[in-house]
Amino acid sequence: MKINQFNLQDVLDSGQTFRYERLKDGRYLVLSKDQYGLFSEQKGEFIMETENEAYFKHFFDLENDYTTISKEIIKKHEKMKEILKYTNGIRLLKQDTWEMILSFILSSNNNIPRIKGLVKNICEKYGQKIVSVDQKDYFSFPTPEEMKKATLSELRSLGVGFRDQYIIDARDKIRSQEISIEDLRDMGTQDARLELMKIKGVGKKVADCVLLFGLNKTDVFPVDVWIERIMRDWFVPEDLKKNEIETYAFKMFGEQMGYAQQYIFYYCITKYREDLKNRSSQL
DNA sequence: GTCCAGGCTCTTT
DNA sequence: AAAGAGCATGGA
Repeated sequence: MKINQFNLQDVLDSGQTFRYERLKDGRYLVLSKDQYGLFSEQKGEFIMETENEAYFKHFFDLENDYTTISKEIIKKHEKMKEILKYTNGIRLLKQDTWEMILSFILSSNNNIPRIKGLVKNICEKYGQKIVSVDQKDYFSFPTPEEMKKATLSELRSLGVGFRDQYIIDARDKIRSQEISIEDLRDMGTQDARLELMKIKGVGKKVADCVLLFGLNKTDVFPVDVWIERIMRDWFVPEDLKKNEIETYAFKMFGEQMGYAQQYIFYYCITKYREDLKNRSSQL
């Protein structure tokens, strides 16, 4: 199918999803929850090979019109024109709430390649085998129920470090229905945020990522180290307090600030990755 | 060896 | 309310 403003590799590399792999033939294996598919782009066509096309249409947010969204965002600030040149093809992925809670607990004080590795370890340990590609097995993201026997030391052995207790707490609060994922969907952004922050290891930033990528709430603006730096450099007064950046962003971008944030974030890490490549090629 | 990563918690002013 | 130390782990 033909899709405007969509770039598979950019979306996948944009730091909101962690379970994908580029295969030798150039296709991408993407897993979400207990679903999977093979995806590729050829001559501007997006090719989906999956038993659950509806799921991944939703996952990739294909029904949404990004030409309008990006056009509106570009109007809000001069710098966004430059940023969109590099990030035009990304989207806000609509992912599983529980998977986002755990993935972003793992994200704290961590980097993207390592988050991917940890998520994979957890899936291999507690998930179900759902497909085999190129002689390699791939697993579902485990439900809280499937993780009921997980222990602190077991999680440690998977490399999660100090986040072990956070994972246990998240599992327990979901499993006991102390926090109901179904209820989160119906709540307003702020209520859902406070609810998520009851989980140990979930502060504002992690909660906002769950809201954005796992609950389809776009009126959030997660501020991590990358966003904080570029915001001070380009968008806000340099001495603005960190917790004021979101307010400032809301004044700039309004309810769409979640999209803007993701564009800005991907621009940052794209530039960073280019720097690394240039540096290594100079040796 | 040092610094850093899609931060958070706990303690101290 | 605000600021700082400490935190597991692995890559640069």
